[in-house]
Amino acid sequence: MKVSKEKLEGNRAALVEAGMWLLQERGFDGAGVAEISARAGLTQGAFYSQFKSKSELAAAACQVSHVKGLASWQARKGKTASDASAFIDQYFAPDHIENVGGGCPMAAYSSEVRRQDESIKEEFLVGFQRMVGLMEEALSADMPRKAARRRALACVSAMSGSLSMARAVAGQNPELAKDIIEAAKAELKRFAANPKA
Amino acid sequence: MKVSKEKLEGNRAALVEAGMWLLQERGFDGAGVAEISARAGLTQGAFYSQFKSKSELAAAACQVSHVKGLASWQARKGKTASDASAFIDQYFAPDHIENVGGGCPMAAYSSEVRRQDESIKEEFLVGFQRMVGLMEEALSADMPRKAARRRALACVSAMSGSLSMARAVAGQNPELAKDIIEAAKAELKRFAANPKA
DNA sequence: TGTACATCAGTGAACGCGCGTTCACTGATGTAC
DNA sequence: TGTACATCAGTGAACGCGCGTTCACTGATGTAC
Repeated sequence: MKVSKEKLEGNRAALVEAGMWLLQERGFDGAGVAEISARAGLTQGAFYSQFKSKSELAAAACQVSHVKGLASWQARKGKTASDASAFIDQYFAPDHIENVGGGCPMAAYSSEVRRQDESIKEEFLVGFQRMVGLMEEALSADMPRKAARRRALACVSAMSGSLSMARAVAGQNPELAKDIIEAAKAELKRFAANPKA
Repeated sequence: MKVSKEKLEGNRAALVEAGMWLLQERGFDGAGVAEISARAGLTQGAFYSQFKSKSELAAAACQVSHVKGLASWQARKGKTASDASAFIDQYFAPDHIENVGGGCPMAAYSSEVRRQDESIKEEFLVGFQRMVGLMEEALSADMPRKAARRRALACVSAMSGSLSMARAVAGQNPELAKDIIEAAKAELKRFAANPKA
């Protein structure tokens, strides 16, 4: 049956939220339309009255995930000094290894996004560039623009990659996963803070 | 029909080789048993007389991929000085962005291996640890053992992560992909060579 | 304000498709005599 | 060495299953009068 406009938007948001969580947790192929819809309290039919396809939802979910992740950093930036070290600390928050569904989409999708629809890759790219931009901004206090950009590209890739790798080995060797995160955090902070390096 | 023992082993190797390439290129879910078998010049039935399941092949393929990748470095090590900088250069070879099927399994599987069978995760882990070991060895000339291990963990994760990220954006923005690789290569080499950093 | 009705978000069953896996069968291999 | 036959790698069709997507239908919404 038809529902009110507010309910409609609420349902859409619930689908995007459920999709974000399940797709990041189980992968693009691992989470189905039925499961995503059920998690949002709806049926598959409702899903397709909101989105043309699963890919369309995935693109929306990828965007929302990026926005959510960066919003928490932007909020902090207003209050205190926004240095690269704080950015790195926030990224390597203690629960970020386990919290795949609610965490960084770059780390969740790193090896799979290549094979997805254009719209999904586009959202992924935009999110990556925003994050690089923020890191570049944080680094530009200590070095020239060009050096800051290069270092930002390397740092953001390294952050996402370290998190992916930690998660990849966490099932077999949780201690190693922690070591990876600690190593990446310490080494990246040291490197980011050192303009001469 | 029954085939000779040499043919049997050749067929098995062909299946592993085809599986390695297709699974890395298309993902664990994206490459099917039929396609892998066909690439090896066989049928699905032959596949299952060689492997108990698709996962068993995937584990074998992951192992072979790691061994192949590290063998080329081990070969070089015998001849010239094996420093971290050369290791990084070799990893970021010009064709490594495009050559997903024949490239590093860590970068190919980074975000998907979490969800695979134990045997696959085990092979992935062993390969990662071998690569960290080689990097640690290369770095240990310039710094204490503990520092070398920490830096090796961070560097190997960063290398794999940068390659993943470059591939992730290559479809939308090939120039950015190159920038990521160049940034990672330059920054990691600088960092690896600097014990004071 | 009250009423009649067109709209359309949501339901839930059904569809086709491709997947991993199974299985009855084939025929070259390689062993036992 | 030659022959009879048990073995078993490989064939290719079939199986069940879960997926993304479609569709006829429902009934609350919100508009037109």
